[in-house]
Amino acid sequence: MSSMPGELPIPEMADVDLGTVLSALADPHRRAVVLELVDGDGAERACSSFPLPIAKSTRTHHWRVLREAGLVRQRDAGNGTFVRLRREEFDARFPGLLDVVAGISTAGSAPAR
Amino acid sequence: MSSMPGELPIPEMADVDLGTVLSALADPHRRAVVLELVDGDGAERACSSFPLPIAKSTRTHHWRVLREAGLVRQRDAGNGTFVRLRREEFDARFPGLLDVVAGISTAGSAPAR
DNA sequence: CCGGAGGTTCGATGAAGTTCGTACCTCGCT
DNA sequence: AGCGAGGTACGAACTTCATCGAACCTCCGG
Repeated sequence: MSSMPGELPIPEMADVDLGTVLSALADPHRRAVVLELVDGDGAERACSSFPLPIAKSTRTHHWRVLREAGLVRQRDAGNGTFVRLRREEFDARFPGLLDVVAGISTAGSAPAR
Repeated sequence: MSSMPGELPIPEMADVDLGTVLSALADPHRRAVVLELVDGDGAERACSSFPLPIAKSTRTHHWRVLREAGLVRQRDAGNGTFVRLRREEFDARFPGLLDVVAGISTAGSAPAR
C-alpha cells in the first residue's frame, strides 16, 4: 500500500482478484469512467471532470470500488482529487483485459472505420 | 429466442449487455464453469459433470444466469441437461473477451512452462 | 412399477451493493 | 473572515444476489 502525500491507499496488484475486477467493470458508471481513462492514454484527470448523473457520496463510493479493484490510483490534491489508471501494472497482471473491454465498449459508438 | 426441442430459451446475442456478461463472469463458480467449457473446445457437457460444491437449486440458478448472459446454450435431454458455449456468436459480439478471461484465469494455475 | 439421479420452482434468509441526504472537512478565492 | 466547490464519512432505505431446503417432476434402469 503506497502512502505518498495525498495518495490514497491501493492494494498490491498481486493481491487483486479477477472477480473483483469484473464486478467493478460490470457497473455502467464505473465502466464509463474507465473507458474515458483508457482513451485518455494514461493522463491524470480530476475526479470532478466526469459527468456522472449521481450524488457526490455515490461518486466517492464508486471511486473506492475502482481503487480497491486495483484499476485506479487516486491522489488528493488540495481542494480536488485526481485519478490515473494503473495501466502498466494492471496490464501486467491482467493482460489484454482493459484493451478488450475498451474495444468492445467503443465498438458501436463510432463506425469502426 | 430459439425454441428447439429441449432447448431452453436464450437471448439474441445482439441483445446481450456487456455489464451482464461481466457480472456473470465475476462469480467464481460461473467463471470456473466457463473456463472448463473454453478448454473443452466447443464440446457439449452434462451439467451434472461439473464438480460444484453447492446445492442443486443453486446450480440451476447459475445456469440460468449464464444462459441469460448469452454465454451458454442449454439443452434438456431426457433425464439430464447439457450445456455448450455459444463460442462463435459470443466472440463475434465480444471479440477477445473469452480468450482474455480464460488466459488470465489459466495463468498461475500451471507454471507457464 | 418403483427407486433414484438429475433438475426446476418456490419461498426464505442473510450478505452485498447502489443510492441518497446530512453533516462535516479543507482548500482556494474574494 | 467568509463563501463555495470538491470530497469524505456515516447511516438509512432499497434492491439485488447467492445460498439453501422442501416439494415436486421426469426420466431411466432394475
